[in-house]
Amino acid sequence: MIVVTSVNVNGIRAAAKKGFLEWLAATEAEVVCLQEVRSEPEQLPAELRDLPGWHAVWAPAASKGRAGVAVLSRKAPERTAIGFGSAEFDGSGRYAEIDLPGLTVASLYLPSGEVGTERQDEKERFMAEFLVHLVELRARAAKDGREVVVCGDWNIAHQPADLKNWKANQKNAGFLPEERAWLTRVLDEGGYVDVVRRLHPDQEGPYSWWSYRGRAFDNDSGWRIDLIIATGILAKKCVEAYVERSATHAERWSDHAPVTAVFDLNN
Amino acid sequence: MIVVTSVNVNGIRAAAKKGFLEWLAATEAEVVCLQEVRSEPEQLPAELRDLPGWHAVWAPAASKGRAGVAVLSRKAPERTAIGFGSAEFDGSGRYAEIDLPGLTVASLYLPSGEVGTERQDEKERFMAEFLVHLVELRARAAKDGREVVVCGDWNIAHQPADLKNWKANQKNAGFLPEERAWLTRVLDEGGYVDVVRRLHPDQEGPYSWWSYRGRAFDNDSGWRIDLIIATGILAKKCVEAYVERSATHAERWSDHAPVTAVFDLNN
DNA sequence: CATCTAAAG
DNA sequence: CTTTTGATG
Repeated sequence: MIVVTSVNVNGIRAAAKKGFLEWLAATEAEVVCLQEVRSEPEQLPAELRDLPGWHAVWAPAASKGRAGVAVLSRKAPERTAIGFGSAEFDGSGRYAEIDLPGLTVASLYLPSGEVGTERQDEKERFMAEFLVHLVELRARAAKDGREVVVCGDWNIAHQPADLKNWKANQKNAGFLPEERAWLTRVLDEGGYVDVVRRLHPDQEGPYSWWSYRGRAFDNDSGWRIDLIIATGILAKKCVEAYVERSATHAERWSDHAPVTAVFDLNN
Repeated sequence: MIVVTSVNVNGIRAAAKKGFLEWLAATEAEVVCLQEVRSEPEQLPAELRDLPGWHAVWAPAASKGRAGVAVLSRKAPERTAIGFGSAEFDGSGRYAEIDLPGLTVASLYLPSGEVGTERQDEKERFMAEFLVHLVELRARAAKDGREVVVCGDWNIAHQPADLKNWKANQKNAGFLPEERAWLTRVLDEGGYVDVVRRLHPDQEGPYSWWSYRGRAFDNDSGWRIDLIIATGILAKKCVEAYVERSATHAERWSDHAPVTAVFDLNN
């Protein structure tokens, strides 16, 4: 049994003051992938820099206070890597991966984009390069007899069921036709399975992000943009997959909720 | 009897959330001069934009979030003015004045400066221009048979008794020999009296600003840089002059405390 | 609406 | 240490 969780913390220093550490202490996950850490490791307070019981790989962004991902694991990784071999993006705090025995786990923070701006071009460049990486990653893993799980904030909702107000968002970054088509290619050409959707094929959501504006959280007017995808054999072993909306309910320590997949390796 | 108060609020929107409005409701001042308002009038929440019982003249800075002075008066002014006729500084949110019957009251926020930087040059240019204004202001007032009081954050401590640690600060902005000499000229050539010092000639302080850093406030390690100066006849009518350290003690809503002068016009 | 940053104080 | 901003989300 291996439990993997992904959560965009929207600033780990702010999140730690509001309940992230209590959530982490209570989780049963074996691996936790973080996005939007928004801190250099050196800027972290002691209780975050040295998380008792966890090994951490931090991938901060070159520009301070931006992006930043991490992978926390209870066991020491066999290998860690920052970036995916991209000249443009390896220093941008958007990708890190670790190898555990027979398994690669990656944390991804895809650029959020904004239609009509350079930020959308950047998102599309990232998408193009990253799809190549996903294909290669699976091929290498297959050769080595390992499985792969890629967790993160993809900043794209795949299907109408993945956001509350899909009709109004067809021209907005995060639900553009070309972004949705790209996610389809990630699954089909990449050979990965969206494990939450696989186990909950007919459900609206479950959403994992709600804007801080207005009453989005209270109305559950959210988006399912935090995805855990896994290679086929591993995906079939996924026995549970859910969004922990309640984790950020009592005191909201992020605008995203943790997404968790439970794999039964004896399955 | 007329009571005039000067206080640097260090951001009126933040101060209002922490007790400034309660202080204002309780004050017996007839005129309140504010510095470091740090807000355009349009950005002010309703309870600040329309202060019941007060007339206000707001002089915001051209660059948002910087400087900004105001003069609040219980009676409608006969005349209001922003700036002192300076091409460089009239738009910088550092000076406003109002006329009440027989009396001009001004709110000043002198640049703080920083040795070895352009900000110190700016402070010195301001000082040069402003001294001319003070001399002219008194001359005009004398001709019209009116008195003058100029309140504000001068960002200069005049004498060793005006700051806790004067020896260590002789090379720092705010206690440079040339700044101190300029304040002497303001009083001597300008023909004004520092009313707090006049009534408390032998006291250390009373300080009106304490850095937020360290334990400056608790140790009363402060500076007396918020001065009320008045023309001679009026200054002689000043029967009380004090710093309201306690106003920012319970919940500290600024790093400065209000300075008040009470004038007995029948004196 | 919230997290960061930078400059300013 | 605190308040602003401006960028980002």
